[in-house]
Amino acid sequence: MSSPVVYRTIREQIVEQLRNEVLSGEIAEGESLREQKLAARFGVSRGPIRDALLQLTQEGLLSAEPNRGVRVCGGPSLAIQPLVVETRRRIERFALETIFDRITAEDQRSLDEVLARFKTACERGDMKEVVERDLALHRWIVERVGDADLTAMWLQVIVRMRLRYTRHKSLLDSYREHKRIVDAVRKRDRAAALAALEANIV
Amino acid sequence: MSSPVVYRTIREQIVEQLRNEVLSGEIAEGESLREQKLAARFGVSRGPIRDALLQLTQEGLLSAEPNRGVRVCGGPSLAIQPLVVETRRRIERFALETIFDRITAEDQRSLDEVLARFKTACERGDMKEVVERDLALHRWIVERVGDADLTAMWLQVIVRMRLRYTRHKSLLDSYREHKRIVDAVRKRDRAAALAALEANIV
DNA sequence: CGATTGTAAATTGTTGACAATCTACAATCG
DNA sequence: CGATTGTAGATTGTCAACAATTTACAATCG
Repeated sequence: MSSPVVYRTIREQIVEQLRNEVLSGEIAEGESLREQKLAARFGVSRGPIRDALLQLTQEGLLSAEPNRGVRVCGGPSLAIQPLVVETRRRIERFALETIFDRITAEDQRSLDEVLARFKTACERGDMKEVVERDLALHRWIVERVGDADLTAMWLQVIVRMRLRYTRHKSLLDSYREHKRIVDAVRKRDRAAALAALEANIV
Repeated sequence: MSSPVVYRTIREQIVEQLRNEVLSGEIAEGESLREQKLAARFGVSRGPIRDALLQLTQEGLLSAEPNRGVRVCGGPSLAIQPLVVETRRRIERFALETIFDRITAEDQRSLDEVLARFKTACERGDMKEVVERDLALHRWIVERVGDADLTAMWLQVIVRMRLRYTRHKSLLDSYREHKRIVDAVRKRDRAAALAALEANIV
C-alpha cells in the first residue's frame, strides 16, 4: 500500500495529472479542455488524451457533450451535500467495521505512514496536498475491505463532497482528528475509532 | 422524458447495446470482451469500441486491466448489499422529498406512462424489460431533481444492487408496489409516497 | 438593423496502421 | 521431466490522417 505508484499506460499518468489540476482548482471551473492542446502539452497523441478525459468525465470531474468537448464541472452540488456527507459516513463506517478485526501490524504501519504524510502536508499548508493526503487515509480504509464495488461507490461520493477545512482553527486540527482515528485503531478501540471517523466527516 | 432517444455518436449506441447485454446476462460474467471482435461485429473501428468499453468499465459493469482487455464483472458484491440498499433508499428518498412539491400535471403523466410500461413488462414476464422499466421509474424520480451529481451517485449505486424479484409471488406484485408510489404522489400524500418508495427498495 | 446564409478555422469522432505487450505453445536445457 | 527460452499470433495502446460537427465572423437579405 505504501509502494510507489507504477504507471502502466500514458492514460493513467494523464488522468492523475489532470485530476489533481482540477481538484486543486488549477484548472478553473467551467474551463474547456481541448484535446489537441492537451496532446501538444503532454507530447502524446489525442488517443490517450481522449481516454483520460472520458475517464475523468465518468468520475464526475468533467462534463462532456458530443462534438463540443469537455468542461470542468462546477464544483460539487451544494444542494446534496447533506446527503453526500451522510452517504460517505456510512460507507466509511461500514468499511472500518468490516476491516477492524483484521488490521495487521503492517496495516498499522501503513496507516501511520499515510498519517505522517498528511501531517507533513498540514504543516506545509499546501492545500492541494492536504486534500490529497486527507483523502488517502480514508481511501486506505475503504480499499482495505478489498471490495471493488465499495471502493467505486466511495469514489463517486468523494468527488461530490465539498471538504471544509474552514471549520478548523488550523490544518493541524484536521491532522489531530485523523490521528484520533489511527490511534483508536491501534488501541483496538472500535467504538472510539468509529466515533472519530464520523466526527471527521462533516 | 418520454421522447425518443436520439444518438449523437456511435459510442453511445454501443454503450447502450453492451450495457443491456451485460445486465441481461447475455454476455456471461467473467467473459472477455475483445475490441477487434466487437469492432467487426458492430462494423466500426476500434476507437468507439474502446470508448464504450472504457465507459462501461467506469460504470462498474466491466473490469479492465492494462494490455489485458476487459472482462464482465461478477455481479454486484454480495457483501455490501445492505449498504447498497440503504444508500439507494436514502438517495431516492432525498430525491422524492426534493421534488414532491413541484410535481406538475405533466410530471404525473410521465410517471403514469413509465408505470404503464412497467406493468406491460411485468405482464409479459420479460425479466430484462422488467428490470429496465423498474429502474426507469426510479431513475425518473432521481433525474427530476435536476442535479447531475445526484443522478451520477444514484447510477453508481444502482449498478451495484442485486434486485430481488423472488420476494414477490408474481411480478405484478412489484408493479403494485410501484403503483402505490405513483398513486401516493398523485394524491399528494408525501408520507405514503415515501413509505411506498422505501418499501419497494429491499 | 436584426435575421439569415455562407465560409473558414477549430475541434471532435472515427478510421486504419504501427508499436508494444500478452498469451500459448514448441524447443531446448539442466 | 520441470524450468526456461524463443517464436508466432492475438490483442491492446498509441499515432496520424480523414470525416463530421461546431464555432466565429463576414456578407447578404428583407
